[in-house]
Amino acid sequence: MKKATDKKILNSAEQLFWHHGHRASSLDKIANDAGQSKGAVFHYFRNKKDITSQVLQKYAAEQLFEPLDKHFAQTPNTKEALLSWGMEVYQAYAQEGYKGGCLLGNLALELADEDEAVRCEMASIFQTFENQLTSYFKDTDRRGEMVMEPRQFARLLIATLQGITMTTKVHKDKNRAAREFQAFGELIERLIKG
Amino acid sequence: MKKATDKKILNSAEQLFWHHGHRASSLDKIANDAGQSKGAVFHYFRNKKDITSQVLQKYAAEQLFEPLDKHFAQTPNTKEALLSWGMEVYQAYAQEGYKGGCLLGNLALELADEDEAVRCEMASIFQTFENQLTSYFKDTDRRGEMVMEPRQFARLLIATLQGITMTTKVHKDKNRAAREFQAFGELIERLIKG
DNA sequence: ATAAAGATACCGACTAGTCGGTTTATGAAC
DNA sequence: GTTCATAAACCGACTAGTCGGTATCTTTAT
Repeated sequence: MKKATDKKILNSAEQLFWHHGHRASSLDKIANDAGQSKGAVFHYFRNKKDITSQVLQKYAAEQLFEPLDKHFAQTPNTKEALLSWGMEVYQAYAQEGYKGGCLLGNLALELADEDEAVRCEMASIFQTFENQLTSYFKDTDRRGEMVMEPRQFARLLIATLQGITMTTKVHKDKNRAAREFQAFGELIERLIKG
Repeated sequence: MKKATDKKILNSAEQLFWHHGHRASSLDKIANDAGQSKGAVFHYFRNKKDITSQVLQKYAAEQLFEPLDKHFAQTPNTKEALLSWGMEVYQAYAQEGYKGGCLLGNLALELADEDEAVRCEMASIFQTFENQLTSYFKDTDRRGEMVMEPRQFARLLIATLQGITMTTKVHKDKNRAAREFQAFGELIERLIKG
């Protein structure tokens, strides 16, 4: 299978940003990892920011928006969809040995205070994800099954999942990780009725 | 007031790590910021890791353990203590313009996968904080006022607060920040009875 | 069909500057 | 005169980004 050079570079950048951070991932490393030269990198991208932006969009679509939609497409039950989504996140993370975590969260803490353009882009991704989640709660809310206001609950879920991803990354302990994600499940159980 | 050179270096390192991250804070910048030379830095510290470790311990004591203890010393009411603690975190963060966030959280995502020794140190700080929080819930639990198991609730609070700190740092929006911390308060209200 | 012309893809050496860390020099205290 | 505290010069490795050049496609003219 032949892969376009720019896609290869983007994939390498995504993996390196994800697992070693933005600053630690030099363009030399990205080029090398993609089996390309630095010249090729600058042929396809204006600069490192350009790569960062495209990686962010790619990650958001593939790792955040699509998986969430998938789980809500599989069942009309909100609670069930959230729990199976959380379970998938947990299992994927465990398989990686609790390394990497969430690329968006990592870049958020690393770059939000350093680059205003990237900050805006990340804010927009978080906002879109929150809207997506909130929209899934509308029907549930109409049936009177939401304990909290839909948008506030969506924010709480996003924040909590990011926080659990962080603490799990630090502890790298299987039993502990299971308990943390169990707490996430409990949160859902207690804040959605039925 | 005369300040010891090593304290000055440590303070500069803490501020730079906090607001620009570990990798972005070079030893030259730290020395410069402290009004000292690089020679002085290596006179008082073995290397950058040594500084990192000491900054971490200093931050944990001053910014995490002590403030929490303070709020629980002021009132015997668990819910009240948690809410006033959350309010202080929120106000301090707002005053900083939602910059920096939590030094421990920032370094956690930046270094947990890169340096095993630092990872262990951070894990231990998170663990101590969790134990501290859990211990405050013991009486509350004995009175049957806890909806969740104390330790699980402590983990949820830590994760959620870290997550809110992250999203707030990205959005840098006053109204949004107020709503996010309001959700944190709602979480406490709903998971502690009385 | 073929050759010239032009665009696209790619390479790797190079620049100016930064990194963590070392070494050497200096000045003061005792 | 020796020891501690600080400064400053320095090292090799690494950084983002530039640039001159080449190899390979695509288009056009004949």
